[in-house]
Amino acid sequence: MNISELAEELNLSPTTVSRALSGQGEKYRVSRATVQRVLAAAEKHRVVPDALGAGLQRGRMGMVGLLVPDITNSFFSSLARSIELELRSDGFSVQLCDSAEDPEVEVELIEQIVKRRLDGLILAPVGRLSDRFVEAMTAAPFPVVMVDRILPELDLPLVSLDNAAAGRLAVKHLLDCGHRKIACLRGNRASYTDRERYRGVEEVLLREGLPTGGPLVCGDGYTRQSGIEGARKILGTVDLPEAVICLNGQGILGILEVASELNLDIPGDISVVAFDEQPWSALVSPPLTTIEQPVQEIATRAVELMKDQQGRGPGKSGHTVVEARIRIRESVAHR
Amino acid sequence: MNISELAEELNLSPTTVSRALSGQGEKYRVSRATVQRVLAAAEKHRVVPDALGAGLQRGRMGMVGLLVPDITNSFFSSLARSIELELRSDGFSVQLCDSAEDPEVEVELIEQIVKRRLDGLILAPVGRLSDRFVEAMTAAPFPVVMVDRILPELDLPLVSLDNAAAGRLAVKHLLDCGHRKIACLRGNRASYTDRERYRGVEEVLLREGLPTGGPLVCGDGYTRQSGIEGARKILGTVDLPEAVICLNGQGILGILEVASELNLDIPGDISVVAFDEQPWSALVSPPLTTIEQPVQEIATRAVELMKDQQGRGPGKSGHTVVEARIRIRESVAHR
DNA sequence: TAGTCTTGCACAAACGATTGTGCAAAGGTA
DNA sequence: TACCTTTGCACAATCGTTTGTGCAAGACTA
Repeated sequence: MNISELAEELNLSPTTVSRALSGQGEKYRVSRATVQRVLAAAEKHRVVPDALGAGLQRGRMGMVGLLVPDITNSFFSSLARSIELELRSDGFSVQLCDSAEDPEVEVELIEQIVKRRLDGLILAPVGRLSDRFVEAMTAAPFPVVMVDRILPELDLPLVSLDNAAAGRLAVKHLLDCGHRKIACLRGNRASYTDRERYRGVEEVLLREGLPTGGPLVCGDGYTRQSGIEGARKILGTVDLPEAVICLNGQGILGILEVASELNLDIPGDISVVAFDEQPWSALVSPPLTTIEQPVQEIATRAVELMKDQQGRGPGKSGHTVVEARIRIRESVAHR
Repeated sequence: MNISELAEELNLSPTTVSRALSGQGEKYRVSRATVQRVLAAAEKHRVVPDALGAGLQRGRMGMVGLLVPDITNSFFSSLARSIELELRSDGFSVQLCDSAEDPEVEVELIEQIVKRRLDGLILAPVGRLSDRFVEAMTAAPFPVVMVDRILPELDLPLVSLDNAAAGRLAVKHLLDCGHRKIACLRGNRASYTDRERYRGVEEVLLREGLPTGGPLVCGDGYTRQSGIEGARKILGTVDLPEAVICLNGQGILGILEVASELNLDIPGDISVVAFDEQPWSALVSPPLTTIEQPVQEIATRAVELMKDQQGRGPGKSGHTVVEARIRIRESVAHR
């Protein structure tokens, strides 16, 4: 039963029913009595205004897209949860899309979202820029905000970690603990995020006159498999590095798996600092020293940026940078 | 730019443009030439039919809701990923809702979804039945399928694990390994899922004349915190059980945390079998013996059931039962 | 030439709401 | 009684599509 049928039953116009139901009764001088009557009948017949009709009229559906590269990654699932919660409290619902780290899929999804005329998009890109991507993005008739794997070339509002600082944070801890020969397991090198983190790491290393590059740097990709392959190279050499920094959350799965395969002791044989705090970070043996992102804060800021831009197309600028912190546990030895 | 404006520019009617754009040109005898002209212009001006208008007209938005109690739980995030993928390939998009294990929130979300006139709902309920829940559910003008935490009272199409069998599977492995005094860390006891798993466990225990109940059974809830509390009771006693079965994925976080707190060795001091395979299950020390659900299969079946019911309201029956398997690793000692 | 097909498109009515405005009836004032 | 306000609601347009049907003009046939 829709609003018009209900109106008929009550001998009212759809107009009046709509106003009663949407709480605009006061504003449009619908009598208290009538409002009550409508409310009661609506309750009885389980009538709720159809969001499609309303959305069409209002030009907005109250829904924003959330596009992540891997909802299975606990960073993104935490982010999704926080974002969904924030948005819901603002009356939005969220459409979830998972690009599975595939740039092709990602573009298709964006085009889909554009078609659906959502009210916005919170986008954690795979990290690789294509023409079609840029095109789809600039065609978006709604605000877009990027998080995490930002694409700085795009000049969209975004919230991201100070990745270089986070990289420095990781190395510094290792240096403080007396490590000199430090390896790095990278994520997708095409992504700005990975480049920045690595830049931070390298910067400190270079400044200290420590070795870097070459066999000390492995990995390329955000999957567990790429983590394993990278880890094999780093951990499989004869002269093991003293420590390894894992620049992304999936990679650490590879490191732990390979270390166990090779019977390497952490931190006895090699120390580890891993990006991204995960539910199990403290539970493995040894408990991992991690670089933790303020997920909640990222979510909050992203949603704020989104709301700031409501009504407009994809906006300009509005960078928000958040800081990582280190959780020191036991995966780093003192030398 | 919308379809009508495009039509005007081309000196055509919106009708014709719509038909060209939706590939119905053939059916309605729009000339090939015109179709091409429309397609080209649409491409040029980046015109895509508004999904809201179309959805309103067609009476369906091509979107199904996915309501889970905790997207942060890796079982649900895996499930979400698989479901989103399946649905997308069928032309649906998914609206994500996270009830945070809160029955109140859950009902509100369902009511939301009903309002939005989605084309379906895949629901992993919190597990507690309320009147308002039943009411909201039966009011749904679209097919609903339940997964995981099913509510058998509701007689909706559903796909779930053979939970009792899974419970038996866990105990039997423990028995095979020589354990007799077996504890159980339960999830939310109000949920059918937990009751069934426990029923399976108890059934075998009783049949073997082994002790059960009392202090051997702890825990109530699906949060990490409830896991910790339950684990404290089980692991904190003077006469430790020989083994513990953890009936849900969050609980194991509690067990590992408390075991480490108490300096208990697994499986030296106590053996562990845990429900739900997680990305890190093999990476903790010791690698966990787990009961694994066929996530992919659950997703596929759920989507199939959903599609079978398309166009109707919430359907009846259509139970699908899938089987768990055990992944034997090293968290169970042989006595 | 007249009649019948075919081709190619347009008309108009939905779909289900929202919103500015108009218009009676009731109430108040002089 | 005559006029002005207020109160309470309805009219009608609008949002952007889709879809059954109607209707001309051209092509054929006889």
